[in-house]
Amino acid sequence: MTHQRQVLYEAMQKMHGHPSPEDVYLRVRRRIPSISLATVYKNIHLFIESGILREVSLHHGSLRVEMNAHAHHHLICVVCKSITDIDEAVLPLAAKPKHLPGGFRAERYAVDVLGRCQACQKEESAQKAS
Amino acid sequence: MTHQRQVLYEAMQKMHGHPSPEDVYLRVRRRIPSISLATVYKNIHLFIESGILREVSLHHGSLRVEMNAHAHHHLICVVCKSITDIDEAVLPLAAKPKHLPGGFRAERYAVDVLGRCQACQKEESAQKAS
DNA sequence: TATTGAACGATAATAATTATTGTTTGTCAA
DNA sequence: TTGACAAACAATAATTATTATCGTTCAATA
Ligand SMILES: [Mn+2]
Ligand SMILES: [Mn+2]
Ligand SMILES: [Zn+2]
Ligand SMILES: [Zn+2]
Repeated sequence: MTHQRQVLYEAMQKMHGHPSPEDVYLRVRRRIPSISLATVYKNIHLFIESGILREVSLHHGSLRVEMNAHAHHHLICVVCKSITDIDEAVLPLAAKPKHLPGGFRAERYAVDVLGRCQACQKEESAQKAS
Repeated sequence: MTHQRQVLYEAMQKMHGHPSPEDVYLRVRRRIPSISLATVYKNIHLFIESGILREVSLHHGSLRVEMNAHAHHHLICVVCKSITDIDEAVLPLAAKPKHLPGGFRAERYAVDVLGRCQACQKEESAQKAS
């Protein structure tokens, strides 16, 4: 736990919502003006990997187009980032209100199941054995 | 409907899963070797805006860190891309199975409600009136 | 047939992120 | 104490994904 890491953590604890690395950088520079953006990225990743923080959505690097027209949800592997379709009937929502708090009007409900695909589970148990 | 747009559309109809613009580019080059990647991007956006296709995830822009430790879901405005937290209790899932088809092991369930925030609804109704 | 505007291809520019490199700093053992 | 060592750092180059610019093509139409 270095000084930069400590100050980064404390600064982030005071932030709300869903800040970007740039947001965090701008804020922590008030405490450590010499800090590098690369250090911010490295430590955010470290916090995420260690489970202290989580990212809002697993972004797959590039835009992905949905080619499955049926109503479905997604199984997303947090290790290999693979995206698998799963029928909507398997994961029913208790309700799908059209009107939500704050005047938000719902048009579509998407469920992401985050976890580990079979291949990555096997990979990990094989590594643990060695 | 230009030739490139037509061929792009037909090529994409034959694709499955969640292709990236690069995937689409590589495939459509077999039909039109001179096509530009920029044309692929422009037409994919056109298809998405017109509602013919949809993108898998709206927030693939930059990494966002989740600072709300409570169990909650998200309201995502498709117009301004704002992300608002909503308590998990408001959107209960009928079940959260740990084991899913294909040997996938679920660790967390995230519900994204896609729609329009109040501000963007007002913006749009004001535009329609003018 | 001449005009013209949308779309195109090439490519420059931008934004987000990651990799590289040389330097600093704390830890530990001679 | 001092010197070796490794982790982390700042600076910055490089990479990746995407968008903007610009000169050109081409089909519809005046
Ligand atoms: Mn899908
Ligand atoms: Mn949130
Ligand atoms: Zn996996
Ligand atoms: Zn909005």
